[in-house]
Amino acid sequence: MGKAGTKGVSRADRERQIIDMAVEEFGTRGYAGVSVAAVAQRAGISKPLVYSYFDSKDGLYLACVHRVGGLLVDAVAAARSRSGSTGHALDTLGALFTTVERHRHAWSVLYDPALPPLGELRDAVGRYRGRLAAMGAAGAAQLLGRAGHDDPLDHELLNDVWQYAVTAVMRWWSDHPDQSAAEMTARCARLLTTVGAG
Amino acid sequence: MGKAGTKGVSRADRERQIIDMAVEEFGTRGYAGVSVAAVAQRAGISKPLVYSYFDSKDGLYLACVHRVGGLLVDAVAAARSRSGSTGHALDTLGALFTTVERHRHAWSVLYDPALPPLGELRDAVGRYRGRLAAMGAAGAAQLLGRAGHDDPLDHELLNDVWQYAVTAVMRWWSDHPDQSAAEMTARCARLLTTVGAG
DNA sequence: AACATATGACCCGTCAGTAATTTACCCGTG
DNA sequence: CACGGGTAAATTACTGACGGGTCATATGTT
Repeated sequence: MGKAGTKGVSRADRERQIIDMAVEEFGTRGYAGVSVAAVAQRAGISKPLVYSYFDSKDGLYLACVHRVGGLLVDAVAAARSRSGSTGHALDTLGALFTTVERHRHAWSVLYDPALPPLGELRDAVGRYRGRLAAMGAAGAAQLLGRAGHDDPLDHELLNDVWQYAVTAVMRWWSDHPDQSAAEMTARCARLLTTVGAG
Repeated sequence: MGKAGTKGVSRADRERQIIDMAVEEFGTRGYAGVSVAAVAQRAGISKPLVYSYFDSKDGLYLACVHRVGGLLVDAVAAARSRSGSTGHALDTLGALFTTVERHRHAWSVLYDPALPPLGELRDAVGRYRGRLAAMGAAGAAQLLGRAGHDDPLDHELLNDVWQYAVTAVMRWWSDHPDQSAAEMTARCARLLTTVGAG
């Protein structure tokens, strides 16, 4: 069994398939907890093939980052342009839920706290996070501005908290696969109004 | 250099010293990112000594968990008993800030998302998180109850979000060492009222 | 002497990454 | 229509480094 040779799958298809598996693995076990061999096994192929397509573990993670980063940035941008400059946090969340319903680990890949602290990988992740943060920051600035607070560190912190809160929601969703995107949006709507009333 | 034999440090003192270093390492690099040798080097001793005192990497982490877990649980419990049953989230945060001002990585040790998923270590962490969550849950239940929401999943999710938000604040604080506990409390007061007004 | 404190050197499993090789498809030529 | 070579797809088997964990040994205190 397991003879060598082509299985009739084109490189592009294999790459997509590998990235799909890798996103799931990285999203659940984190960068450090995943071995390239495990990804390969899950994709039904061998480790060297992964290396021949992605060069390195970082290269593979980088491909995952670009996949999910593009997805998430586009989703948030679309939500913001849809709901105009008065965009509420809930619109952003709803857009995220619907776009990642079939890739629930996407967010965790981009917000893995245990990435290697230096290198191209971290830079790419930082860029995507930055773009998401910049869009979220608009909302935060509105909020703080209305309340008369203009300390830039307050903005920084509020942004961090927002991104971690989204991470929490996404992880909770991963642990509750029965929940649909619409249910999640409704749930978050309840929570937001509740917190706002406190 | 580096001769063997006692250096005049009692076992209890060494254990405390090792745990202090380990908490910092684990808190910043995460469980998977830390090698026992690195902790030993940072404490100025050798790896086998760590093993002779803590048996295993998990044993070492476990000791850290008990150290910071006790600290945090006591702090939150004290804050809650001080401010009565109407305890606001801000009181809890303030208590956390003052008690961990000298151990800012404490929270991250207890909330490392990349712990090995099974075993005694995870159980212990789970117990401390559970106790903290139970105390935070009282506040969440109040909030949701007032708003007429009683879906138990809403409670679950709100709790998760709260704990992640605290994690975000603690990590931000680690990255801004100049901030005092009092400043952090004031900052969070501003943010809480701002969000409440949105 | 006996015991706790401490160490350098080692073992072994795991994992990132590589080399050599094998199989299948495609396509031009006779 | 064979057929044969070039190339892409895939494998097995390996290496080297790193990290958890152990052993034998050495030193200071009582």
